[in-house]
Amino acid sequence: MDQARKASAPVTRVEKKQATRQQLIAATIEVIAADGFADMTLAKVSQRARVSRGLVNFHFTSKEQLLVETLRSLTEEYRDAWRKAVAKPKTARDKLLALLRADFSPKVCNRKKIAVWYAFWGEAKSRPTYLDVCAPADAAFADMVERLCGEVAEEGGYPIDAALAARGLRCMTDGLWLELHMTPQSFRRDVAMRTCLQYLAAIFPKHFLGSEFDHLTAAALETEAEA
Amino acid sequence: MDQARKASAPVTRVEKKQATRQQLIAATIEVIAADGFADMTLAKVSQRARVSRGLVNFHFTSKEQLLVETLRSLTEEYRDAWRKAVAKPKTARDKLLALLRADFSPKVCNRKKIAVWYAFWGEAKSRPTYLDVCAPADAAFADMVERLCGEVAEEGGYPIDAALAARGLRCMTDGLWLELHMTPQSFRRDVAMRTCLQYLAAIFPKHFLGSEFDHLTAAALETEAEA
Amino acid sequence: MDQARKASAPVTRVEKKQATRQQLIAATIEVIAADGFADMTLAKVSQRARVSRGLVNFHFTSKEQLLVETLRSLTEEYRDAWRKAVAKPKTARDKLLALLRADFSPKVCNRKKIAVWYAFWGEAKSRPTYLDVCAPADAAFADMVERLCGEVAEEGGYPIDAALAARGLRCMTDGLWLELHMTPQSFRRDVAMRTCLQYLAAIFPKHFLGSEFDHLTAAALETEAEA
Amino acid sequence: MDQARKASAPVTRVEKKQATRQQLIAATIEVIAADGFADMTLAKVSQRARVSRGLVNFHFTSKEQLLVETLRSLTEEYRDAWRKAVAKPKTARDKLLALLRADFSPKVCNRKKIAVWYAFWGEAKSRPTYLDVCAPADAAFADMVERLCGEVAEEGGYPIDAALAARGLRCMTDGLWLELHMTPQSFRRDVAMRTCLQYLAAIFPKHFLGSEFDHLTAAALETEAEA
DNA sequence: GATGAATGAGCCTTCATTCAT
DNA sequence: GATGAATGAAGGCTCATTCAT
Repeated sequence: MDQARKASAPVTRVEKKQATRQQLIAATIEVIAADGFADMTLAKVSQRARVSRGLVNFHFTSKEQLLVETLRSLTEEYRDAWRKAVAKPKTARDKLLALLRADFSPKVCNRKKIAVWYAFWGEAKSRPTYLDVCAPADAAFADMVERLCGEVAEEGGYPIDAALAARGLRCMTDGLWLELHMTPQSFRRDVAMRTCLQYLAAIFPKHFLGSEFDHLTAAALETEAEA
Repeated sequence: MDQARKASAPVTRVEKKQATRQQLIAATIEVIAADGFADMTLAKVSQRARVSRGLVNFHFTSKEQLLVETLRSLTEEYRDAWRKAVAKPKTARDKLLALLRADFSPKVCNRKKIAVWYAFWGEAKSRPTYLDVCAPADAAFADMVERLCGEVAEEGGYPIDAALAARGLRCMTDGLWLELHMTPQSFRRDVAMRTCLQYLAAIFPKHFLGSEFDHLTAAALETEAEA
Repeated sequence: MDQARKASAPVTRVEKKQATRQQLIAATIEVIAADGFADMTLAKVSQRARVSRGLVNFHFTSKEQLLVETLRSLTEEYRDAWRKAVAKPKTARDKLLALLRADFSPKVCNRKKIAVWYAFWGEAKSRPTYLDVCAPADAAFADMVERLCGEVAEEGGYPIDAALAARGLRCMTDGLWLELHMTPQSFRRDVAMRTCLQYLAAIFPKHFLGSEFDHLTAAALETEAEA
Repeated sequence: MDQARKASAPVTRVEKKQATRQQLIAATIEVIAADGFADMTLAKVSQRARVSRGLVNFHFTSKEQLLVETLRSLTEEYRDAWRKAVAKPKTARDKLLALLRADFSPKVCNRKKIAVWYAFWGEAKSRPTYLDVCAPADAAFADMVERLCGEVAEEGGYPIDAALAARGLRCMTDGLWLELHMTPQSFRRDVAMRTCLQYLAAIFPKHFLGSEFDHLTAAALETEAEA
């Protein structure tokens, strides 16, 4: 019973405090997605989180800190998603496919979150702290992609620079996210997947040729999570 | 004499006005690149442009309008660059190469300008006006890339979806820009080019295989324009 | 046993309550001395007193009330000090000397307490309540000084306005406190004493001439109480 | 005519700007005198100066800076007053008298200004900047008093420590100011003067005995300047 | 046409106070 | 009796915009 209680709603004070923090971070994401980085105010955040104004400073000390924590939360969610995705499959090929599927899954790849990612990236140059937060995770992701590409390249004996191939893949997915951000009406999850698969099929034909539709079944099972 | 005058310094009132406008737009770009979109203020812009505070409102009516004009200027510069690049070569293959070279040329692809592009993209979702400004140019660019890919595909009889190939290429370049933005220390113009060429070589082998180094001579001729 | 208990640590609820009150008042004095009146916050006070935030309001109802009680505590301490000092000696002359000695004794005349006195005096005009708290004690002190000066004047047959002499003495000590407050590096307890004694020697030569060093032995016995 | 204009009201922009600054400093003094240091807000200052809220930050950058400038203004006014007073008389005795007269003249010694002085002194310990502003002027004043006392002592061959005598005089005037601050109803300019003269007459009898009423004529000519 | 002092709305932040636990 | 999360009012400050000079 205790466990059931814990699973449902916070009871202890510590849990409640943590819940409020999460609530504020979620509200921050929504406000940035809706109004943009420059127009995000603590008043809007606290209003959307249904708490008083001063509470943000109580929990996060400053607006800047709230933003850092929000970015950290986003970063961790993304990292957890691809780590989890990559854990299940056995082969490098399947791991790559799972990685792509995770990258375009509605949980991380939806208009709201992509908008927030681009909002942070837009401010990244002038705020080194933001880079410090996501750089390690980005590097880990790049490593993973490169390693998997390397394994596939070795398996198939492809005469290719794995690092270059990996970089191409990563940049392609980032660019596809930008497309979702800028022209959402022309974005389709399956098209994004096929764009990447077409690239993989071209460089790793023995592994990925004909796999353009592998993902469809899995993707169909996922539900759209956008607000 | 008129030409000499024009070339040296603006004398006419209209010319002076235009010069001040350009000065302000340039200052805006620099401020956004240095301080970020959220921290860009008219005070900083006017100070950097060495003009009085009230002049910005005089020329652009409002801050928002200045930003729109800045984005328009950026968009036009980019459009002019790729149009000019694509005009010279004869074949679709060479046009594609020229397009890529233009995309990574120091004039449009340098830290400052990329920072401004991402700053605008970061705010794009919440400010439809920005989209209105750059959407047509983006669409024209996408059309061009797709047409060129289509021509190459037809020439070579490649069994490939030209739209998909074009989308992949565009997204890859966007992603490479993001890499320059986020991890400039690991960005190299030639590597960016090779990343794209590797992709083209994979999907259009007869046209691009072995062309990985075509660009080097041309690129070497260009000088770095970053501040 | 009761006495032993009282001497060691508070056990009764009433005692505990009183102890906490004193703790909070002491913390208030320290915070005002360290950060100034304007920057004194209940958060700092409760933190320094090692109690929870809400406890201050519980004990003193409001911040204003805590300040009033602090001033009252300070006032009573000062009044007790000079009353005690004046009780021992027999003659008016010796009482005056004892009064001065008490005034410059480390217990009441140290940087921290002087800082708090001046902090309260700085706010006195705009907060009549503060005046209400210390005015009676100040008046009693002035009365005492005047009475003693009067006695000395009568004894010596000095042709002097005792009220004026007393006022001069009181003001001189206040001014010496200000010197400790503003230029502590140039303040010395013995110099302060000698400054006053020089004044007394000038107006009451028969009583105080040559007494400039009377205080030294006594003063040497006292230990510095500053933190 | 130009001169007349300048004397009456500001015309040029620079003059107007300076006038606004002075207006704000004057308003600051009034607010501190009325509400105390802790309750002084920029809103009250701007309201009393009949200007908009943001103007204070425009002219003084920050509240702290406004306070520093106010203290500086007060300090300079006081210094100018005693310098001017000390300039006219020929003898050291008359200079000392003039100094005292200046110290208690309504222009510098009135409830409002004294309240502000004590407000600053109350915060002095915790804000070293305040000390930096007035320390040099205070030292100069102390020097002057000591020099004059020294001259008088030498002239009269008084067997006295001039530094001690000067310190006593300075502290006495400071204490008399405190009396005006705390118990204004019992303060009278002439009594303050007589208190000091009595001290001087006691230590420098040949110079000051009988001079207790020298000041009355002059003082009577001055008008009360309090608001 | 250009300047910059002045305006005022809106933001982040602090902090005394309350109250459920 | 004690805790500390939560509240909300108020303050300092920034900044786009206006307008007299």
